[in-house]
Amino acid sequence: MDTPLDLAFAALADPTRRRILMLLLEDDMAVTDVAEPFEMSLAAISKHLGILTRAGLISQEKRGRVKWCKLEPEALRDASIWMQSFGQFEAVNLDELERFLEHELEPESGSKI
Amino acid sequence: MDTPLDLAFAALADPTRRRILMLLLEDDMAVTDVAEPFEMSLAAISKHLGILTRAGLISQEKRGRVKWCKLEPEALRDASIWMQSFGQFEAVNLDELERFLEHELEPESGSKI
DNA sequence: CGCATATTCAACCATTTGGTTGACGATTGC
DNA sequence: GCAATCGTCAACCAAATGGTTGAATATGCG
Repeated sequence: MDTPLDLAFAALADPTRRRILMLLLEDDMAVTDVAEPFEMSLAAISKHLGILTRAGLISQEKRGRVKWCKLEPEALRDASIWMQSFGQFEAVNLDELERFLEHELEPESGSKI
Repeated sequence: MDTPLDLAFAALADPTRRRILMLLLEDDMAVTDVAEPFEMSLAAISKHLGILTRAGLISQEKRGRVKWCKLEPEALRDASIWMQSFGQFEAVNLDELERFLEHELEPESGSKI
């Protein structure tokens, strides 16, 4: 049986899923819209969303025929705490964070993200 | 090709590897000693250590016939920053952290850790 | 009603993962 | 020198992962 920590880290290990989370940072989205920027089938994205949902990182709510995906950042709590247990990370430097995220959001060089 | 972030999160996704990191929090250790608390072969642990090493989470240095394993917490930096990008985590509450780690270190209930 | 849209399901496939065992190469100590 | 110790390698295996396609299930719209 997988613990929440297992599920969260495993979910975060895939670059496609991290990109999905970045998209959802902006706004809630329908599955089809989440899939649009990716070069893979809708079914594949649907699976990724399932994995993110089981990990608790997002929630999905069906309204009418569209299923809305919503970021659930609280699920990162335990994972974040676990990582902080390795201590010596000073409080996040916001400039550094900004640079990091810009790099992370760069337009597809390879499938780097 | 896997990014550092891919490697770090994937490495953290396995409970055995997280337990290994917890062990190394205490002190540097030889491979055999790392393996001792686990119910799996030395070869399996050796592979896990290889994965942690490629992820940069530990380093290994051979001195004589023993190979010492050392935690490299800096490698968690990017992963930590990435997670912080989801924002609203207040600074870590130390009491909460302590409770969390105690739970995490609990003597093997299942293979929960 | 009947068609288009939104999403998942099921079957399939190739690759990776996490484990095993047994043989092997280095190093140490008697 | 020789035996024991430390660790990895290689081959193998079962199960999980990440993708595909095509059919199926809602739901909305004219």
